Amino acid sequence: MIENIIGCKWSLTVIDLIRRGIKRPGAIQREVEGLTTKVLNERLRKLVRFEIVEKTIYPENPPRVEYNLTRFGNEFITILDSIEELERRFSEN
Amino acid sequence: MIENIIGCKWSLTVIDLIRRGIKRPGAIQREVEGLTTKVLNERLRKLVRFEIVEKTIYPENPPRVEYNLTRFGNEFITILDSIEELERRFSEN
DNA sequence: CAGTATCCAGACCGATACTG
DNA sequence: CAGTATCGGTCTGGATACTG
Repeated sequence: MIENIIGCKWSLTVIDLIRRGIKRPGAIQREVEGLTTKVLNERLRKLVRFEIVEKTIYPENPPRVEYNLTRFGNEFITILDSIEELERRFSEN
Repeated sequence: MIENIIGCKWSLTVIDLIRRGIKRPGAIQREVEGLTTKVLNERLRKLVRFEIVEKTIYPENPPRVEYNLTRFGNEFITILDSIEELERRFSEN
């Protein structure tokens, strides 16, 4: 099941951006070359469904939305860190 | 890049079986309902390429082949363990 | 037993256009 | 700004048949 998160394009990138404080869809999209709104929203919905991020809607005009890591999401990124660490070690051969 | 491992179907299952001592293609396939030889071999090739497992060929008749975790592979499964742990925690809600 | 080749359905993703 | 709908191309995986 977690492959459903890790396995699809952009997921990890999105999680990483949110963790770094880039929380609004527009901002995220501006950061990621090639990420369309459709795919971004698919990812965000999935991340919400898996309780990795949570969505907050501020009823303003224009609408403002923020995504934040949940507690579970914070545990999740420790795995991402391990993965990055491993990749580093792998590329060093 | 490691998403290429984690992200595709059956990869984690195969790694897990090898780690548990089920090292021969035939045996692996018998364990996994729905895994075809084509896909199994694709996975194994990928795992070898990423140096997670290594292949040993015993020049016998009938041919015998074994796949074993490399040192890197052993580090890799610590991540799998974390993932499983997380999934457990996730399903408990 | 180990491994490859081919064919095909479905998933995934990007482009585009559009709504609130 | 946030989000949905639709259409198509590409890539992945499953079924099957086959070779050494």
